[in-house]
Amino acid sequence: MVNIKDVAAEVGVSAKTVSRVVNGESAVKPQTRKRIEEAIEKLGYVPNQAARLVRTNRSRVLGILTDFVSTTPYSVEIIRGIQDRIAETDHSLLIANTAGDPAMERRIWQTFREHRIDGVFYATMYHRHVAFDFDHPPLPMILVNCSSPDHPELPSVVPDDYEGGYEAARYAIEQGHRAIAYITLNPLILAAELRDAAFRAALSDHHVPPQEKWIRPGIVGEIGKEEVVAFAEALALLGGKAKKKPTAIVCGNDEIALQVLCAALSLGLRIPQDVAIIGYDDFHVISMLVEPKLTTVALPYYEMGRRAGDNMMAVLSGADMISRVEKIPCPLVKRASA
Amino acid sequence: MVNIKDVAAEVGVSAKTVSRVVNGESAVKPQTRKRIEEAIEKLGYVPNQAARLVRTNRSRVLGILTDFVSTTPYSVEIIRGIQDRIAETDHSLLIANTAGDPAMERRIWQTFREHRIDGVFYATMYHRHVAFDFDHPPLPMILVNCSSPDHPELPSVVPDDYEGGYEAARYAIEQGHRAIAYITLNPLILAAELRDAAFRAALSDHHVPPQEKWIRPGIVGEIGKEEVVAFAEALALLGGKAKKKPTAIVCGNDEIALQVLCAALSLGLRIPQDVAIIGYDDFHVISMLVEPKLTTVALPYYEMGRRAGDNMMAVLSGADMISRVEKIPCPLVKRASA
DNA sequence: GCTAAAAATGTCAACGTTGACATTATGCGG
DNA sequence: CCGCATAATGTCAACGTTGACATTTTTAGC
Repeated sequence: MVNIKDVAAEVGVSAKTVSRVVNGESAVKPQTRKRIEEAIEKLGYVPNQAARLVRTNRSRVLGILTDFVSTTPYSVEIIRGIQDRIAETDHSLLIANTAGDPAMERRIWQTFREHRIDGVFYATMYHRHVAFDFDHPPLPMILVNCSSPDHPELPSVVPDDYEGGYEAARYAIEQGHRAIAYITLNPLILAAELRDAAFRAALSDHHVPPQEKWIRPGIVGEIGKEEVVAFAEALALLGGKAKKKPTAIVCGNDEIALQVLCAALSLGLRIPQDVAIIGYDDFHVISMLVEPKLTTVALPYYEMGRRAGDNMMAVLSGADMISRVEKIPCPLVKRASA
Repeated sequence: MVNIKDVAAEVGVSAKTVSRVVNGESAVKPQTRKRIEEAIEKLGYVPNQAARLVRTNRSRVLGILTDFVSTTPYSVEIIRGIQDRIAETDHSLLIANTAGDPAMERRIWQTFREHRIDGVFYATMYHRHVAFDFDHPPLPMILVNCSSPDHPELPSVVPDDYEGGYEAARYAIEQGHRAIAYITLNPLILAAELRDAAFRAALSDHHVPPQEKWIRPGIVGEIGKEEVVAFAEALALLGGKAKKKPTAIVCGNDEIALQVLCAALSLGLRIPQDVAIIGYDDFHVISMLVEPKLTTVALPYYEMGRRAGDNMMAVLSGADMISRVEKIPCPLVKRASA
């Protein structure tokens, strides 16, 4: 493999000068620079990052440590966002998946340290709280889609689930609905808590009496092996014998909305005339594919990834972050289902 | 950061001996080994991969180069498979996304070479043919979910779409259907071609007269910005004025099946009594969530990833692969929709 | 055309590790 | 307890790059 000395020899110049060109330092005569660039091209020289790292102790590699993210449909957008932002810099990315396994997580930290990673993005599938083994993170770290109550000093980027949940309910009310049901996410997740509270607050703020029996669980079971039971709930809500039935159903996420939609359709109900459906996440595979298309609150995963990238760059360049939780807004996307 | 010499000094032994312990070489007295291991633990020594690489020129890092995979719901399973297989070895993984951009692809190859990657998995979102700039790949390479007609020497792992497509049609026939429609994938994709041909072959083999007007496109438009139009097609097929209507619809993939299901349901049809629906991919977000749950052909993405990992290990250990395209079977998953 | 400052380039050691080879300790048969 | 094979450990240079510093070349001002 051709190295920096080969290039230097080809041009008749010292290795250091080639190094300067490769690293874009200024003190090189344009003419020399040109000849070196040509030689690099001609010989197919590719700088050896490892050698550089040995010398400088800065790897220019960032890690992404996720629980299930990169193996989960929608939240991969977080990774896309990080990737796109990092592509603008001279860093590259090492992505690793714990699959929720602590042993795996330790192994990954080890790998990260072996490679002298410059910083780590810690991203989760669901918006939730996380805890860590260490007292102080071994590397600069940005939390994405999660926050750590024990480590308030860690910068984190999260969706504003409360605002989004509020907006969903508000929109239903604005459309004239007064009989609004809510099928919740798995209550174990922070996102569920926030959206839930927001739903109740919105109803209360707009003087719509909440109906406890219309607030039903749509997903149950431990994280990683949850089950979606919204279909049965929706069937009961919309097809039961109760005199008064909801005219709108706000859903904890789009997966729930999909089941609710199946239930409504199979009962012969028209959407949104007979029953309006509002989702959450704007998970395109569902929201853009069902008919009618889903009105839903978009989770700004891509944007969150980008912001996390911004924060990482800030941290690495030594800017002392006013460490804080940054909330990214979740805009309501109006389509046909409500 | 503590290095190998610090450990050596702590134990009162040479750096080389510590190196031997770290690399699991045999010629070390158990007692010495133990003392060194304790010192490593005590000092928190983490070997510097970069320094090792500079010396050995073997990075123990593999790259995954994808078009849209890691940003696409189902095919992430390929990555999971590769990850799980590689986790069993002493390698780590660098994942990069081209997003279909050739400039990005070049940039990534550059990064891979800078890091002296040992090998590359080239994975695509759809099963398709790929072409490369180079005459000879710069690194050991395994194709996943794609094959390259120009480079028959590259080992590749692909799903057996033909067999899966055949199976789907055969199952419909076996269930007694004779009026079977087929809503196709984007014909630009190899998978579409294979499933398509298999559908026709299955009908022909079982003496079911094919109806050209019942073979309709479900997805149109360029790759990366395709549009799913299956809803309208299904509506026409199932709700039109034609006397004879299909009793079963085989779909090019689960996204199409989702739209077909919405169409059937909104026409008041019962599934599978009035119309049976068969998908393809077993994309859980759809197949397990719709009601009735989808009968579909599973795409063995996870398994493909693992097999690709096996192949990579074989190639790296110098086994001269009888270079070939390895087809992984696509089993039919029977659920409620057909 | 001389000088001083600035620009361009060069020299050399060091980063942390491991291969090749050298040396020293240990065990064993007699 | 000697000699020899084998096991255990050590020495040292080299991998490709860049930081600190040194030297040479160019430029600008007069």
